[in-house]
Amino acid sequence: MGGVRTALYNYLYAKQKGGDFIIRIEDTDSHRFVPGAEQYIIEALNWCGIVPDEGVQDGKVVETASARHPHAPYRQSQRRPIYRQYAEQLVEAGWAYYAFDSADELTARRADAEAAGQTFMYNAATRGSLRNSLSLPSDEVKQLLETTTDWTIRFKMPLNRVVKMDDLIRGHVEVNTDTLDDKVLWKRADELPTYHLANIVDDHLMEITEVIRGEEWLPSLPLHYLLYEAFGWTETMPRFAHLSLLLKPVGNGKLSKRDGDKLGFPVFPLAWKNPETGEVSHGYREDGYFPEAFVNLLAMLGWNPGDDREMFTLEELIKAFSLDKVQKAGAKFNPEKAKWYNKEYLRLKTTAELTDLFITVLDNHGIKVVDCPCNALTAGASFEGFGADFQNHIFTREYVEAVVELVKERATFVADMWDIAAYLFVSPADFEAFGIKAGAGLPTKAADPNRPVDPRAKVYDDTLTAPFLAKDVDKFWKPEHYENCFEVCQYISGAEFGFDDLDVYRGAMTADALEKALEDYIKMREYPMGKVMNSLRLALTGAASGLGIAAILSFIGRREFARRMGYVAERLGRI
RNA sequence: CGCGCUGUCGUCUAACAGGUCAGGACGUCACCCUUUCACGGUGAAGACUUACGGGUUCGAACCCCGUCGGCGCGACCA
Repeated sequence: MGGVRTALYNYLYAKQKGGDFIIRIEDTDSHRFVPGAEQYIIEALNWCGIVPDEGVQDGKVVETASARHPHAPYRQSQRRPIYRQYAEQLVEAGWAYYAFDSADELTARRADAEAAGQTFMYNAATRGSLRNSLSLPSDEVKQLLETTTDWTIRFKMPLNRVVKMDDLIRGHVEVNTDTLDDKVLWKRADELPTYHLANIVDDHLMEITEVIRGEEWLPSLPLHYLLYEAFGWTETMPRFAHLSLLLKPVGNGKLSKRDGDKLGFPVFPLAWKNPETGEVSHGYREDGYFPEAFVNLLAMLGWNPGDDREMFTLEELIKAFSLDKVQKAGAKFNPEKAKWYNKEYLRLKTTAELTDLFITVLDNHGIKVVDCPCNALTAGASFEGFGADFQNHIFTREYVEAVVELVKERATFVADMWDIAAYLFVSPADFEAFGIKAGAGLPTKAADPNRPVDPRAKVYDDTLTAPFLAKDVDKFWKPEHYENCFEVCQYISGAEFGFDDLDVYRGAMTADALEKALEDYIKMREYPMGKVMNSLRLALTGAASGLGIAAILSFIGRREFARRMGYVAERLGRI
């Protein structure tokens, strides 16, 4: 997340100023190579809509120069030959020197210093007592350079100089060089520069004008200033901006992968599988976040437009972004707000867009969706004109759209729509969710002493509940009961029917037994099964109760009820 | 420990180089709508008055000094 935010701010800044956003892979640590990481970065940025102008083409890091990518290659491991000459140049100019100390020697020195309660620093105070081209005779240096392969080139940090720097976010900063050490610039062992050298050389060569990076680089800024000076590039030195870090939601410290695992939110843009351990980390994309929401929430973490606006598209961010509105202090990440953003973006989507996304969710649940006219016959499925073949789990797109329309207001993620409306596609396996215990029949209504007694309630209970209480449903469900089933609608229209009862009947309606019974009933009456079931299911989803019931009734021909239902629908439509 | 950055509601933040009842959003709670769940609407609490203590000033969240806290860096990592 932190990395994406940094990239985003760079992108916004570049695009606003009409500049180019360049990708360069800084893979100068041969020990830390992670297969797939480079591709991951490109894919993640691409998902966010951050498309590099230079350095990446067709999703790959560019290796050979062209008009659009004049500074190729863009992978530092492929720019090896470039760096050594610059490092040598600094040695010749007296800004750097060769160091022959082994890793073990240095660790020992550090341990000694620590034991004495001090911190070891390779600088003006110590370099004379270490093995390097400043302390050793020149012929020995020459010999060591030729015969050994683990030497380095170190920067010769000047003595007692105050480096005056300017940061686009933090303003003026001053540091005395005596607090800094002689950083390694180039490693003979793998013929590669360290970040410091490679970064300055490449930023110069690639004509970088602004460096917007994480706060952890601020302590290195004096070194970078001095490097530009040593190379004589001060005139074209880029401007720097150091971003505050993203902090963990609870407690102190910066956001880490573990926090996400513990608190249940992703810290990666895309799911990431650690190639070494096989461990998989959640990603915003896989967890159902929209890229727009992710980008928006990231942008607002440490930046504000100066007014109350909170919703921004990438285009709007480019217009509104400004470095002087970037917060100096670290920002704690709030997962709740992240969800809120997703919900807002979900509600902005059209039903057609959401349907496309929902179809993939349905597919994971074994539901097939076909894009064909409602009354078409597909693979043996008979939609009977109404878009749903419950038996074979095949539905038309039109049917899915109707469901999406019903439930989208209630969802934060696309996958939520399945949790809300699964019973519009499959019979629930677990009726307990509806307050029905397996084999125990329908529960009786909880007695509420405050609720006025409806004289019709008994009839209604007897006709609807009784058959379920009996063990043999088929035996008790007689056509006359079906008549009463529709009487339920009448109760609703009279506002005597409790919504808490609805859940129970919602479950019942999707129960196989009742479906079968209704099927018989409908056949008997020569009504198309699909249409009635479709309407019934929609009818019982809550928000659309009135509408769905009206649809059933008008279909069946009870115009009088239908009219009353239209009224109810109008009222319910406001919910 | 050294150096640097930083400090406004629980969280993200606003407050034009000093004058505001310190504003908004998320979250929380209440009420309304709805006899479900959500959505929506209205409102409240929430900053022991801007980490704390001094100073400058008629007046300080804002300027100065100090203290304390948080974070980063102190690698032949980035």
